[in-house]
Amino acid sequence: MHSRSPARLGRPRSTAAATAILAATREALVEVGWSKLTLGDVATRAGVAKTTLYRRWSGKNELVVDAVAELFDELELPDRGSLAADIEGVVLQFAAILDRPEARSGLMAVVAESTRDDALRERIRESIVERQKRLVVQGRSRAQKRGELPAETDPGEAARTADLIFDVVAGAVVHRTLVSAEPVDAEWVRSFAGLLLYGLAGDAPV
Amino acid sequence: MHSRSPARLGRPRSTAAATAILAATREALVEVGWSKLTLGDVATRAGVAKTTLYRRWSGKNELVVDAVAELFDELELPDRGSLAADIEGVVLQFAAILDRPEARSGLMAVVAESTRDDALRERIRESIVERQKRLVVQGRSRAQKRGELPAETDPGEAARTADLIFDVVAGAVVHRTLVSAEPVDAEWVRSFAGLLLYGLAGDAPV
Amino acid sequence: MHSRSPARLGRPRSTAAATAILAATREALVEVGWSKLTLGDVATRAGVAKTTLYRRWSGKNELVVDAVAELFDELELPDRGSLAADIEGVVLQFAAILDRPEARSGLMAVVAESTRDDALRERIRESIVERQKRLVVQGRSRAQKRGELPAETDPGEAARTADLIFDVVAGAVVHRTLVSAEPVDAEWVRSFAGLLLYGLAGDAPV
Amino acid sequence: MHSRSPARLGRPRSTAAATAILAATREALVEVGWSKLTLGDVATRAGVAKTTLYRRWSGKNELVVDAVAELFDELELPDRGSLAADIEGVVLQFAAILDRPEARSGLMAVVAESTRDDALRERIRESIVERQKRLVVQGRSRAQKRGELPAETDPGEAARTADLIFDVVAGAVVHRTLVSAEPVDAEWVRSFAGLLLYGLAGDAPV
DNA sequence: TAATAATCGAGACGGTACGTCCGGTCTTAAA
DNA sequence: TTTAAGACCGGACGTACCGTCTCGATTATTA
Repeated sequence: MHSRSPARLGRPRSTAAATAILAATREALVEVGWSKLTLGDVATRAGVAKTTLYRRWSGKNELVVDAVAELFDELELPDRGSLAADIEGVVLQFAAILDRPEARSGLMAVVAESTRDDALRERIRESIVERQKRLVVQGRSRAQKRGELPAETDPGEAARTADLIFDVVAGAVVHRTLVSAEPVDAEWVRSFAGLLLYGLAGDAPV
Repeated sequence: MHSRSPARLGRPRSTAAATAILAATREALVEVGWSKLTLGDVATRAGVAKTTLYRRWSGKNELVVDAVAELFDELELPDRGSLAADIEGVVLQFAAILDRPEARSGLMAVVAESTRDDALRERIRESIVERQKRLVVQGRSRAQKRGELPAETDPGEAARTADLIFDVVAGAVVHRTLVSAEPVDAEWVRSFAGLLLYGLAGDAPV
Repeated sequence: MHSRSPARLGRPRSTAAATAILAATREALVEVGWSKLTLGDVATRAGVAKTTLYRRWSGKNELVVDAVAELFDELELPDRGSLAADIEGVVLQFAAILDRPEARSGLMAVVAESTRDDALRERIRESIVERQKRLVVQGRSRAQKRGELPAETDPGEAARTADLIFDVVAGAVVHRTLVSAEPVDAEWVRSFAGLLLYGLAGDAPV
Repeated sequence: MHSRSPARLGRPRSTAAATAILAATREALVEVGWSKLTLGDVATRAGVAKTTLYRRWSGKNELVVDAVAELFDELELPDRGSLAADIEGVVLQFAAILDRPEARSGLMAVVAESTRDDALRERIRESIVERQKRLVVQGRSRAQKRGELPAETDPGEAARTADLIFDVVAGAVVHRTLVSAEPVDAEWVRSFAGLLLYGLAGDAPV
């Protein structure tokens, strides 16, 4: 019982091509931005024919999602000793990625496109959103072990809260960076972590 | 002898044209979305020549910003008796606007474009961001009068906090709607308001 | 009652463009031949956008027919005093045109294409064939006035004979030039005129 | 132990492949014509890989010449008793071949191509022109035996005359069929044979 | 009331990119 | 070494929009 393909015919696809294309895509995003990025130019930069590119990706959006998704796989959550410090750490990492022009330019564009393209939205969710939601789960369980947060009782409620936190954190950082166009610096991060932990009405510790 | 408007010569611009163009733009956003919207099509829908359109807007982005900005002027902050209720009210209004396809499709697209176009970013900030930030200020002062929030001492600090709150609220709603692609319903809004008021570590009242 | 168009709207088509395009087509036929002629290259040579070219011609074949047809309008039938001399004269003129690379390369190609395209065949017939058949009619009437040929009685028969002569003359010259690839020189022309006048079995005068 | 063909190594070429490819070429000529004929399609029709095709023919033109040349080998010159009848017979046969779409479409196209490709012209001459010129020689010698034509004295002159007749006959039929696009029927053939034998000025027998 | 001047709809213009198709070559595994 | 399969690079296709321009026709103000 072979699970894999039964001795595929013909010349196999070049793995180098895919790598070169994604790298060329990011390079082009940096230099010309999303709206002026053309697949012909990407192919040229990658030293590849347009045909080769279209054989693997159906269009600009799909290509950019894959090119950008790789950037977010760098995110990690090293244990910094407290929930506040962990939040600050991951927010700064996230902001650093959003500071790179290949991410700024591409990310919002594909999100915009996804509002009219269900397959694209699903691709974004799989490639980017769900993959990074792990950080929330990991941070919470670590805080629970430290006794900073109470243990979950209802697993459904736990999932909903994780989603909420993810939307708040990611949304705030994206909005600050791209819409308000203000820097996510240490000071802002500290304020944000305080708000997230203790709320508007809460008593933030000195 | 008029001091203002140096008595322009020639046939004056048709005011009906501008109105028709903006309406046609929103109509096209609904039907075909941002990326397939063409200025030629908008002109045709508005019953106007392309020349007329270009005489008033320099391109697609500027046109869409103006067409979308009008949507957000509907937002209001009726007094619902408590800070929590006020937050829930405005978030639901905001979510309702983001549910309209002309806003979904256009808003993120121009934000994406603005990452490489300072003039466009400034236009977005003026037309949309700053104009809605009034809601935060208004809500906070109302909560202070009610005694739900302490009075501000440092005005700089007050402004920074208002910006933070705006990014958190707007970012979370946008992210939930467009990226996570989940509904902003009454339940989510209640959870979000709770988080915003009392934080992760805080004790939300029953 | 105006017979012409009722005040046409919009910018009128540039007459210079059509001229430049046809000239560029002939230039390209000379340099690269029919099969390597591309409409993009023709447009570039003519200093014209591809759109402009496609607005006037539906494709390569139609364009080449028009470009080549103009060459044949040079043909004339000066009175050389006898039927034999008139035939020799026009055959030499025809051969001279077929010697030009823009004609060689293009003419047979569009004829080949016309075997599968009725509209194209009709266009060739109108633009080239029928327009040159006048030479046969003119030459015959002149020979009749000279008494070299008997007057026609049946007009239908006259037309059929004119067609026959045209096919024989044009066909022989084209075949000699393009298929046999031999020169149509004075000697061959004299032999051909002799054959045409007196036949295989006839007694050509010394 | 073969003396010739230095014992080629490896798998021998499939003889069936060449036959299938030529047949597939004619089939494709019938269905899509010369200009839309693609070598990939021919290979598929022949159940053969493109590599196999390119190993035997250098391109489309060479392939089509070979595929079309076979059609003309059917031509014969049965003795019909008189020169006029022999001419009429062979002209009708030739016209029948030119009526087949695989010949119409392909023949003129390769002739057109040959105006810029000497090797191709030579290939056409060898494969088609010279091979059919035998019919002229055969017909003339038969007519001389019958006493319809005088015997040749100068062999050079004889060859030149044979070439002339071939160009006139083939040219007229091709022009009538493909350019004038009129049928080569019995009536036309009789008129043509009359013209060829007795000329314009000659006295055709009743 | 006439001249002036900027607007209007219409549509052609030079460009750029699209996504597809085909030509001809190369790289596999199998025969 | 040939075969079928199919990926590869390159280049042209015909189309769609871009943003500009040139028309004749309107519609105001100013003289």
